[in-house]
Amino acid sequence: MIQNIQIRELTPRHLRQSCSNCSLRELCLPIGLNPEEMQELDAIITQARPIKRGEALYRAGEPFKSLFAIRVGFFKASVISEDGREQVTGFHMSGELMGMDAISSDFHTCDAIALEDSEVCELPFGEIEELAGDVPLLQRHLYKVMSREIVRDHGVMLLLGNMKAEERLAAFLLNLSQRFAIRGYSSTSFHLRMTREEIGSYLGLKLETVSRTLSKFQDQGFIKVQNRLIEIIDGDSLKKLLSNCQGE
Amino acid sequence: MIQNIQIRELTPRHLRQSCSNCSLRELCLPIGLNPEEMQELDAIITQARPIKRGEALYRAGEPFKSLFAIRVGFFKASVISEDGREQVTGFHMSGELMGMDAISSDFHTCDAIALEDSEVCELPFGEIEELAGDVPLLQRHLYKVMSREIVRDHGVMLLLGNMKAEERLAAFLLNLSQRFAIRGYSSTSFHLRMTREEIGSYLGLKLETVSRTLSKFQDQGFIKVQNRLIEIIDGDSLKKLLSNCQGE
DNA sequence: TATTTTATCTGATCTAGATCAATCTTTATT
DNA sequence: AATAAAGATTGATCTAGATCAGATAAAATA
Repeated sequence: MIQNIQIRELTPRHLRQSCSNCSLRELCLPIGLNPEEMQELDAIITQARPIKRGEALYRAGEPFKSLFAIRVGFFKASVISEDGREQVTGFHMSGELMGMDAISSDFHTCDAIALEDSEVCELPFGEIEELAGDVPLLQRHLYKVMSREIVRDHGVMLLLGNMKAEERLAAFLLNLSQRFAIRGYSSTSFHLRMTREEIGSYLGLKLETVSRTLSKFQDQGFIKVQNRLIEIIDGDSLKKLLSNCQGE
Repeated sequence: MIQNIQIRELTPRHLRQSCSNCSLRELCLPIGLNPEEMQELDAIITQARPIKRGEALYRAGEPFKSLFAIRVGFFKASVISEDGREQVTGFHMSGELMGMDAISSDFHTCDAIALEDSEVCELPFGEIEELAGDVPLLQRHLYKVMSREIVRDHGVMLLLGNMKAEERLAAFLLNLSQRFAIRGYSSTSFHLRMTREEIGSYLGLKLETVSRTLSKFQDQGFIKVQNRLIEIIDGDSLKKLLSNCQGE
């Protein structure tokens, strides 16, 4: 299903809910490591770092040192073209890993901006890499996470290249809904952390089109919009919009 | 520069031109391994496999076993949505690695179709992964290659989300040009392996728009088009089109 | 070589979404 | 609380690119 393409899977909650301190274990790399390996991992990870809303976790051009696991919060990632146009490449929430684009060149290639007060764990890549050499499960997990990012990106390409405004918005809302659900939040009522303009940038639309389309969905009884609060009234109709997007 | 965003770097030619048989060494992973490591790598890689034009190297849904290094030839990668719409996610040429999207789920998520008679080396991922655990340089290289794919995808998102038809075509032509140049082919005269429709799918345009825009470039004296043969007459003007794409 | 089939080009028209513009609402700041 | 700034909505208009349609041209096949 189209709306699944960009979804990141997470480990079931029961596997990570018991941990209270920041660690890879409970977040992005919750794999079957033995206690000893776990300890090595924990030793690498620095204490959770708070990022205030509006602050940058990193910016394009900065030297790459670490990946970041989002402990709590919400980020946007975006590339800025030389002429100043912003393309939001993704929205990221708790349990997700950011910064993988920087591995290739040792410099960050996008900005990561907190859209709400957040906390991240810093994972020094050199050390993670070294440990991964000794811990096959960790190594494999890193490959999987990167691969998942590639798959997600392909889903966005499909969206940008083939879908029309309503389909894009429907896919976007359903994707957010699912990701909130996975994290134990309501899938039918949630707060958008980003502006209409940022949604538009992500979806390849202008903010006016985003606004109009949300209003239209509301008029059709699919959702209820109160500024940034979204209530999904009729998710099936949204899903139908997606499967209806016949190209033939 | 926008047109560089999707470019894959390759190792300088002198590092790989001496090898005649198919190997990672000369292709996608030309890193400073010692002779012993080299041998282990070679042992893993199966003999070059020919893929005829039009044939699939793999298809979405097939179980994942190996990555593929393109030895010679040209491929398109595409995802097909349930309703049958194709989105070309990339064109790949010699020296590039395909199939990384499949690591995340152990199934291929896109089709890889040869656009000319090609040859690939199969890299059984399980074995590569195992060797990577013992050979840090190989491990690091795999991370880098995957990261580069993510960066490339972000470039395509920028193109699809922000650029207009002329800019997209200019970026596309310049990107091909550079990639041919890196491989020792002419950067100013090359044969398109794909149809106008496939170009359109990649760039988020209809084939008619691709055709019209190529004609327009020809009228402006930027390029010469003879069916699939492209001659770049005035590359600077194409580049200017890209830097001119002011969004403010 | 003749004959399909497939790909490309070009023109005419249409439309989804952009752009321009004004108002309204929420949030931040004093 | 008052004011300023930022974000969101809604309407009117415009346009880049889609769609429809027909004409060529190239490539595949008989």
